[in-house]
Amino acid sequence: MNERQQQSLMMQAGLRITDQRLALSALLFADEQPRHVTAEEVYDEAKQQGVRMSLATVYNTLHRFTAAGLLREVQVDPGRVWFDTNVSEHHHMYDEDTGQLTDIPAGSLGSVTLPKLKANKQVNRIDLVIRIGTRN
Amino acid sequence: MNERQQQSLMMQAGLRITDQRLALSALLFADEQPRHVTAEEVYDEAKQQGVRMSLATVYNTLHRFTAAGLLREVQVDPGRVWFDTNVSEHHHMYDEDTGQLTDIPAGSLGSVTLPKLKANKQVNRIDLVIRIGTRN
DNA sequence: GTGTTTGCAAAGTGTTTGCAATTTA
DNA sequence: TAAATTGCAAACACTTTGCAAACAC
Repeated sequence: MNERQQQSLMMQAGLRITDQRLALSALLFADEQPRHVTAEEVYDEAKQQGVRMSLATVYNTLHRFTAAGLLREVQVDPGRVWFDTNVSEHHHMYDEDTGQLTDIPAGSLGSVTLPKLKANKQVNRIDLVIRIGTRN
Repeated sequence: MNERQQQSLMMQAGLRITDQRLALSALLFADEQPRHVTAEEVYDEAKQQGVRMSLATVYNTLHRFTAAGLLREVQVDPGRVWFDTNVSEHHHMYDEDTGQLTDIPAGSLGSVTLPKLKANKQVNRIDLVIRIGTRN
C-alpha cells in the first residue's frame, strides 16, 4: 500500500494526517504482509527509523486506527495487547513459548454456530486462538 | 464438592493444606456451579467472609490451582486474568459492555480442524471467545 | 526440624490521563 | 483561527517479587 492510499484511508476515517500517523501507517501497512505488533514494538521500530514519536502517541494512534477498522486487537497475553493489520475474518495460533502469533485463515477450521442472543445484543467479534507449546 | 474432596484434590496436586487454600477452594468449588472470578473478586469475597488472606496469597494460590488443573485461565480482558472453575473443554461468551463471562458447552459450536504443527509442538489449549455487546 | 507457604510492602509491567505546546485543515 | 493532535510525566490497574515470620508435615 503506498503513501497515497494510506492517506486516503486515514482521511476516510476522519483522521487528520500527521507525521506520526503517516510514519506508523508506513510501518504497518507499507508491505501488504500481515503484521502482529505491540505498542512497544512499533514504538521501538519508529525510533530506529529516526521517527520522533512518544509512546502515548503510539497508543493513541493504534487505538484510533483500530476504531477506524484499520487494525484489530488480539488478546492472547494477559497485560499486553497485540494489534493485527489483518482485519479480515481469521483466527490465530499463539506459541506460548516463543510468543509468536500466526494467522489462520477463516473457514479452514470448520464452522461456528452462534448461540442465541438477546434481541438488543450483537456479536462484536469471535476470537479463536489455538495455543501451542513445546511437547514435554 | 465437600471439604474432604477439596483436600484430596489439593493433596493429589502435591499442595499442602493451609487455611487459606481451604478457604479459597471453599469459595470456588463448594457449590458445583462453574464460577468465573478475578483475583481481586476472590480476595474481597474472602475478606467479607472474615477469612484473613493477603492478595499476594490469592494470586499465589490461584496460580497453583491452575497449574494443578483445578482452574483454567481465561483471557478476555487486557490487564486482567479470569479464572474459570470449569476446566472441561468449553468456550466462552464475553459481554464487552457488562464484563459478564458465560460458558458455552464444547461441541455446540461446530467442529474445529487443527492446522498441522511441527513435530515437537502440541496444542495446549483452544480458546474460543464470542464477544458480544449492545446493538448500536 | 525442614521445607513450604504466608503477608507485607515495594517494585514491575503495560496502559491511560491531564494539560500545555504544537500542528492541521 | 478553531479544533485536533502531540509529548511529557504522572497516575493507574493489575500482577509479581523478596524476604522474614509462621506453618505443615
